[in-house]
Amino acid sequence: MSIGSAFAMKLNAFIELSPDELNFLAKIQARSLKMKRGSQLIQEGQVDHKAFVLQAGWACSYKDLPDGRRQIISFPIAGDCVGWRDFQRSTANHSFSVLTDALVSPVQSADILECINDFPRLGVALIWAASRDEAMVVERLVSVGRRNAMERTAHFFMELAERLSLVGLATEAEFECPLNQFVLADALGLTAIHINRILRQLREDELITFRKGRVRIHDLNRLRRIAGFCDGYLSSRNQGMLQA
Amino acid sequence: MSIGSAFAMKLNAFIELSPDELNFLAKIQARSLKMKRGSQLIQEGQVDHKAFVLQAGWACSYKDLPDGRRQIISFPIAGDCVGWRDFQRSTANHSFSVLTDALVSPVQSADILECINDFPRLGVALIWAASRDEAMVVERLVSVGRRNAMERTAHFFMELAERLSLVGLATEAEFECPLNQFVLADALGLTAIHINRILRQLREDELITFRKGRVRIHDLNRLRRIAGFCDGYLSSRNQGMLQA
DNA sequence: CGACGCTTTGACACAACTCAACAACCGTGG
DNA sequence: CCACGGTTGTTGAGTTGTGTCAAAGCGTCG
Repeated sequence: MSIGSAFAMKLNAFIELSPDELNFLAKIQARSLKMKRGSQLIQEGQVDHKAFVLQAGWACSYKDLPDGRRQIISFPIAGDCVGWRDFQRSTANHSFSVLTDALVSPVQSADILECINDFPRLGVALIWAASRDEAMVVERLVSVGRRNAMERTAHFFMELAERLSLVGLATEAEFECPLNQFVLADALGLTAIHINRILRQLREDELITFRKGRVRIHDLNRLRRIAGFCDGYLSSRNQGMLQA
Repeated sequence: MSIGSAFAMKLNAFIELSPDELNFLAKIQARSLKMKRGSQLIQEGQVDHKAFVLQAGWACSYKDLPDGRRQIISFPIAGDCVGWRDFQRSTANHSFSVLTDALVSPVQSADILECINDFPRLGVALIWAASRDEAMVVERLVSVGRRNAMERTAHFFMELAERLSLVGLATEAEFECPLNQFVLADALGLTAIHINRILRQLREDELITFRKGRVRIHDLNRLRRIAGFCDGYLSSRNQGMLQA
C-alpha cells in the first residue's frame, strides 16, 4: 500500500502505520481547500479558529506587534499540522498565512479526539509531531538569542533541508524554497537588508547558494560546524546527542 | 477541601477540580525530593530522563552551545511541569537545573497515561498547561527576535508577575525573584552587563525596582505599554471548549 | 512600455557587546 | 570579632554587529 499523503509519510517515519491507520489519515484529509498565496488561515485572537493539515505548499505562523514588527514562529510545510496546538483554546494565539498557493485540509477537534481514542498509536505519533514542532521553536529561540546572523541563517537552512527531505521535497544538497528575504528576516530576527548581506557571504564562502527560490548546499560539513547543528530534535531515529 | 499543591492550584484555575481529581494529583505528588540549589534534574541528551512536578523553588530549562553560550528556555516555578514534553522521547532535548533549593516530585510516564485515561478532564487541563508553556516559549521568541532590551525585560517581569500570582507567590506589585543578572541575560538573549544597565534605567524611570531578590512594580500601565504585554496566552479565563 | 516585487549595494547610526576595573555583599574560618 | 575569597552588582570607554536610510538594478507581468 502506498503511503499517500505527506502527513502519513511523516508520521510513518516515526512509527510504521497499519492500513487502518493510513485509512484514517486519508479520511480526515479527504476534504481539502485550495488557498491563494498570501491568504490567511488563522488570525491571532480569532474566536472560531479551525485546525488544518497542510497538504502542499508553504505556510507560516507569526505574531504581529502593534507597531508593525512581526516575528515568524514556524514554517509549516507539506505534512505539517497547522493550529492544532490551540485546538482546545477559545482564541487563537498566533496567526497563520500561506506563503504559496497551497492545499489544506480542515480538521475538526472531534477528529483529533476520535483519533486518540480509536488509534492510540496514531495519538502517540501526533504527540511526537507536536513535541517535534515545539523543539523547533525552542531551537529557533536558541538561534535568535545566542547565535549571530551567520550561524542563525546557516542553522535555519540546515533544519529546512532536513525537514523537507523527510517528506521527499529535498535531495541531499538542493531544494525549492519560496521564501523571500523579508520573510527570512522576520523568522530570524534580522532585517531583510542584513539577510541579504549574510546570503552574499554564504555564497562567497561557498557554503550555500540561494537564488530564485532554490537552495543549494555546497559544503554540508563546514556548514554544520558553523551552525552548531544537531538534528536529534527533528529525527525520529538516532535521537542521541552528536559530538560538538 | 483545600487545594493542597501549587500544581493543583494552577490546574484548578483552569477547570474546577473534583475531590477525586485532587486526590489523584496529591497521589502522584506524594513522593518528593529535596534538591540543592544549582543541581541538575535533566541533562540534554540524557537517555533515561524522568519527568517532574516542581513543588517549591525555581528551576530553569536551557540549551548549551558547544562554546559555552547558553539560552534559557523557561523558568518553571511551583506547580509547573518539568520535562513532560519529552516523556515519550528516548533522549531529553534540553537540560533542567534548579536555581534555588527546591522540592520536586518525580512522575512516571505511567502516571501521565493513567491520568489521561481515568481522569479525562484532568488530561485536558494538562494539555492546557502544556499549550500555555509552549505559548510562553513563543512569546519569548517574539521578545528576543523583535523587542529591544528594555521592552524585552519589561515583558519578562510582567509575565513572571502574572504567573507567580496565579500560584499565590506575587501580590499586585511585588514578588520574590531569585534570579541573578547572568541568568536573566541568558534568558533574554543579552549580556549580564547590559541587563544591569537596563535594570538601572527601569529603576530610574520608576517602572521596576529589582534589588536583593525582590521585584517591585511601580507603574503597571506604563510598563504594559512599553512591553506590549497581553496576558491572553497565560490566562485561564475565557478559554472555551470546556464550559460544562 | 511602465509598474511592481524583490534583490543588491553603500554610507552612516546606534544598540548592545567587550574589556577592565572596582564595589558591595555573603558565608566561612581563624 | 575581623579577614578573606567568591559571587554578584555597577560603571566607564571603546568596539562591533546589525539596523536605518537612500538609491539603483533586475525580472516578470499586465
